[in-house]
Amino acid sequence: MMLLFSLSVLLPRKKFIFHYKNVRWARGRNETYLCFVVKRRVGPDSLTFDFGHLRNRNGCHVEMLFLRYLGALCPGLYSITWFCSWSPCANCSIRLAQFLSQMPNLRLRIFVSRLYFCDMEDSRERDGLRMLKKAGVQITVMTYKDFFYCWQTFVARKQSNFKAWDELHQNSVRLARKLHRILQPFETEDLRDAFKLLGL
DNA sequence: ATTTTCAAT
Repeated sequence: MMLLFSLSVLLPRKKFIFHYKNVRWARGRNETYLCFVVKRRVGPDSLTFDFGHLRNRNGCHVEMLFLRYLGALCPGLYSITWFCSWSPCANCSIRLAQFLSQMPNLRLRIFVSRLYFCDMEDSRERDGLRMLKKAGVQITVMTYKDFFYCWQTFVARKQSNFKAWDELHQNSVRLARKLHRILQPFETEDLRDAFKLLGL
């Protein structure tokens, strides 16, 4: 299992750009990519233990594939950082939160390029993200420096430098604000209750 | 102005 991931080749440039582009209308992104770095705490310092990328397959969301990999790690303290083209769906968030509650030796940071089905106020995906935050996961929208880092680390770039697409920054800021609003402790239910109390 | 989404055909 471990070997499989270590052998994963670098992402082709076009693939990375297409799937990680943080455009508002992500037409045709019917796949999700997950680039990861796993660091292992050894004494006072942490060493890179593994890195690579994954894609959803056979109807299995990429987060669940990665969970299978994490379950096979040898005992120890790990910091995991992943960069996903979509944020997790509601079910994956639930499964992830459950998994992490049983694995206190794991620290997870999730960077996302785009937010998956988060437009509706009452979407289950929004609940899922809040659940992850509660479970101690740090969720962040990718910025230029994150795309740059991914390009350097996971892409077969052949000396080429990362070139930002139009509106990378604006899109990132917009999505970060949206995520921030989603992760606010106040849920719509609370607000509705508050309005009801006020007779509105 | 409107557009999409870990496909389904």
